[in-house]
Amino acid sequence: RAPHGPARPGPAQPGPRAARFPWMKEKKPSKRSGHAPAASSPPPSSSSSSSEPAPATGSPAEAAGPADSGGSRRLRTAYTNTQLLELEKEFHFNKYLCRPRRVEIAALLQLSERQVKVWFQNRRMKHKRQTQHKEEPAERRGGSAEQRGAVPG
Amino acid sequence: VMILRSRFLDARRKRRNFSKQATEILNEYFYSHLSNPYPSEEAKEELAKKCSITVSQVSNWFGNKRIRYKKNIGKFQEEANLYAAKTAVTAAHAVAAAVQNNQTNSP
DNA sequence: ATGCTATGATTGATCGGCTG
DNA sequence: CCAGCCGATCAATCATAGCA
Repeated sequence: RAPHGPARPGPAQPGPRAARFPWMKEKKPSKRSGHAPAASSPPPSSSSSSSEPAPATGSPAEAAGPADSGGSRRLRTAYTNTQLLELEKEFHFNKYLCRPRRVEIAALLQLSERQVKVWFQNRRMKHKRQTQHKEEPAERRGGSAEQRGAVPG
Repeated sequence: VMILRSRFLDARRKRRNFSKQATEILNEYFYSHLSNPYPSEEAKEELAKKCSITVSQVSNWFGNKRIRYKKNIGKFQEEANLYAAKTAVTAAHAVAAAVQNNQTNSP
C-alpha cells in the first residue's frame, strides 16, 4: 500500500527533506477562457469624480488588463472608498442585485459587472457570518473579555 | 497611519495572539494531517472548542498556516518535525492523497 | 526608540457543486 | 445549457504583537 510515501521529492529541490503534497502546489492559476460578457470599464482606476484620497495601498496598479496572456497574477484590486461606500449603501438597500441595477452600479463605480457581483457575494457571506455567530453570547470580540484560553479541560 | 485609519470600519485592529495551548492544538492537527490539512466543519468546531476560539478563527488559522507553510516549507521544518514526532498518526487515510501526484508538467 | 519578523484578520477573486 | 448563488479557499495585504 502506501500509495503516497511522501510524494517523492523531485529531482532538484533546495529544501531539505520535506514531504510535498498536492495541496502545497500553486492553485487557482487562472481560468480565463474566451469570455468577455460584461466589462464596461474595468481597468482605469481613479477618476470617479471627486478626488480619491487614494487607496491606502497607494498606487492602483491595475495589472491584469484585457491583454492577459496566460496565467497572470491574480491581484487584489484595492477598491476606493467611494466605491466601497457606494457598494455598501446599495447593499443596505438590498442584499441582492438584479441585472439592470448591477450594470448601473458597475458603470457608476467603474467596475466590471463581475466585480460588482463578486463584491455582493462576498458581502453576503460576511453579513451572514457576523449575524450568525453573533447571536448568543455575550461578547464576541469587542469589548472586554478574553477569548484565548485553551486548556479544554 | 491614523490618517488612513478612516477605512470606514477596519476591524483587524487590536488583535491578540492565541494562547500557547491553542496554537499547540492547532499545530498538532495541522502536522498530523499534513497530507490534507483541511479540517471539516465538524473538526473545526471541535478545534474551536478546544482552543476556545471561534470557528472562523480556526478557519483563518488554517488558511494562513497552509499558505505560509507552502510558501516557505523550509522555515517550518523544525516545527514539522517537532509535531510530527508528537503524533505519529500520519494521515494514511488521507483523502486527497489519493489523487495521484502529478509532477513535471509544464506546457 | 528603531527595525524586523510572526501572526491574526480582512478581502478581492477563483474553484467546484448545485439549482432555477 | 447558462447564470447566479453558496461555501470554501486562495493569496495578497493590512495592522498589530513580540522580540532583539
